[in-house]
Amino acid sequence: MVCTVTTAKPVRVRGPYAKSAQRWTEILEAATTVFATHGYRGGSLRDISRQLNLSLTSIVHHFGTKYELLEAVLERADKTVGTGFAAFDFEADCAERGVAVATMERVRTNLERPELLRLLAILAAESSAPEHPAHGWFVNRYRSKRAALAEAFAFDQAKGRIDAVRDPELLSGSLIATWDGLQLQWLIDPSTDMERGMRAFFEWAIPEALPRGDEATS
Amino acid sequence: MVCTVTTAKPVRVRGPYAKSAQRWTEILEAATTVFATHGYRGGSLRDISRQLNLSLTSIVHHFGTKYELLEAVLERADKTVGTGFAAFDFEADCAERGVAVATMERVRTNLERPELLRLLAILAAESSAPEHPAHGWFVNRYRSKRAALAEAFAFDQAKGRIDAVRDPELLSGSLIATWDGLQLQWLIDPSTDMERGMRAFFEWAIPEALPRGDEATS
DNA sequence: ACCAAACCCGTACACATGCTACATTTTGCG
DNA sequence: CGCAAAATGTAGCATGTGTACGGGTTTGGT
Repeated sequence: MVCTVTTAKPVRVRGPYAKSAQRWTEILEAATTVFATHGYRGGSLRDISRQLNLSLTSIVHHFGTKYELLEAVLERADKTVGTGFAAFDFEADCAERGVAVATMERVRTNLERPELLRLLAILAAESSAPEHPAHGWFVNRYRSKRAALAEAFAFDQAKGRIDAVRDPELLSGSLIATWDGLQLQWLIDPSTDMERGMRAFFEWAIPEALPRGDEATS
Repeated sequence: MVCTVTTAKPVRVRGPYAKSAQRWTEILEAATTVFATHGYRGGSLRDISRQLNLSLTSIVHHFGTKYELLEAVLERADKTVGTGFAAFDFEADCAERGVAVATMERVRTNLERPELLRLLAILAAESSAPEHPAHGWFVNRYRSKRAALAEAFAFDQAKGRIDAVRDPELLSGSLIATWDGLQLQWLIDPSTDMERGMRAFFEWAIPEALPRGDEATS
């Protein structure tokens, strides 16, 4: 009897195994591609398990339910890809080099991860219906990311990188909007020139923010 | 014997009944809201039939298959709502009053049809995966709408409404992008101010296009 | 080495799906 | 009116779904 008085059960709770972490990310990766190609409702746990030569029950053992899997996938995608569709975590970058150049770089690197972008795009749209399981998640995400970007713009203003006249809130919402919109066009038709579109946004909205104006666009 | 020689069967093909047209649109309407809340793969024919106190088989009688239903729904939504998410049919309006004011008006009126917008948003994202049944449909849609908008911008230039220096193609893609993006934010969180965002786009990208500059935005 | 927990699997259940016969009623032209 | 086509309905099929349960195997702390 270890616990002498309390009624708490002497549950010897053990942590996960060593290789569990790897399985965890394996499942997350597979789930990401499945949800990204079939959507949340369209993608099945069995699809994911088949893609891993794994049992269905294993993946529900790690993540108790389908929705919890989705949440984990979203969290991970949001962190690793941090881009349009409400995902910004590059505040350090913004502070150092300014929102404009940080954004342009992020746009460029994200061109190599279409699956994650597609996932966020599909789920953002799917979850816009209030009954969708992930509705609250995306509401919070967009709110916080918009606020974070606005703060970054304000910081740019404080550093004198962009004109103090501009409205950081308006800039934030507009930047996210064109980012998301261009990304959608690019996902549908990869011949879309995302970089050009994003550069145009900055040239139009914050011409003083870009390092050198190759303003041969318009 | 009406047909004397040909081997054609004397099939007395009759047209649809009188009330069939109404049923047709009833089904389309229900299907629209169902697909708009659950997506294409998530929405079921039975959901639609239940919502109409109708039999499942009736709706497959009118539209042979689920995908054909979707196509009809998309076509109808595209025509009636004509807006972001690649739907422009207001070329007359554009020619008469210019792209900017026509767009702003369309943005305003579309605020009252969230279901159709949500439908187009969800399906545009869903269909970005090449295997999606509606992929081709959306590729064509975006292509043609972007071209149409670019033409409208070029017409505005010819009429002297906007500066000839601007690139109609770039403007077209960017306008659609911010339109789609803002609409997504608005669908997720209705407190988003779409009108302000759209006005900002024109003030930044084509300041000479708006009738009077209430440029108190930034 | 022991043993309980973590892991993994097979099976099964209750339900939902798109679609297909087949039967029945309703409609509208001849 | 009559009759065939349209419209609607009932039942069912084959498949797929998320989740629950029980029984194995592996792991790692004691």
